[in-house]
Amino acid sequence: MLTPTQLCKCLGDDTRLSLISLLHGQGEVCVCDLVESLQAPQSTISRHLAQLRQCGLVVARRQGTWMHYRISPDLPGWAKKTLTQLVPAAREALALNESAASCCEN
Amino acid sequence: MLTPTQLCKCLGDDTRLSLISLLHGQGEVCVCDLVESLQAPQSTISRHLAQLRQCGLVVARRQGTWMHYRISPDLPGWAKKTLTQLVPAAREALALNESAASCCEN
DNA sequence: CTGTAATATCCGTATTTCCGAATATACGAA
DNA sequence: TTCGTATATTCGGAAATACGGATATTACAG
Repeated sequence: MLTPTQLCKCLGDDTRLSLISLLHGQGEVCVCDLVESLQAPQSTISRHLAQLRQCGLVVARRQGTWMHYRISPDLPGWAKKTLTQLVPAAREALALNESAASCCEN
Repeated sequence: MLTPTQLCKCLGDDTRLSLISLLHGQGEVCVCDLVESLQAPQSTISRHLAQLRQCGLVVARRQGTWMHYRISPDLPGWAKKTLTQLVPAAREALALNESAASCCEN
């Protein structure tokens, strides 16, 4: 089960906080979009996504060869509220442009 | 200036999250109380407090040989709100008993 | 100045974390 | 089956972090 310390540890890294910020309030996003948005090696993104999934922060859905990630709908209330407070500030600090066109429209 | 990533990194450790949780909503607390509450070596507590101070999360006031710490009153709004959401859950997860008697009443 | 209490810092070590290239896997198309 | 695309995992090494005993600092009392 997700603890506050675990949540903070997950968010205490620029790459992971960026991923969460990109996913927050966006429904599903596929990995290729995340890789493009963050301009980071694919293995780095995938590794961080696995870590977020491990903690239960995000869930994945496979569709053919694509994987679609989204914030877990089962987060405890305190975690959802924490994200709500944190994400807007993170978007600004990390200069995340609002999600552009998706690579896999569908 | 405090970034969201920095805040999360600070809170992503049991000792530091406990310290912040003990301080939150409590006004000032002196180091000896924190050491006693957390049952950890003094050097460990002091080191983590220094780190929290470094990030601007807490401020210290010297009174004789005692140091009194409190949550910084100058935190940005998003940080204050984040703590408000996080601390109650942290208190429970870390089993922090409500502050007992202080070693330095005054 | 000397001693003592409270706190901070130093130091060596152990553990964790992060990285990206390389490789492996899963899937669909031909 | 074979190929190509999307994603995941492995691997070795570098960097950051955490630890606690020992020592240093600060302040006050005598």
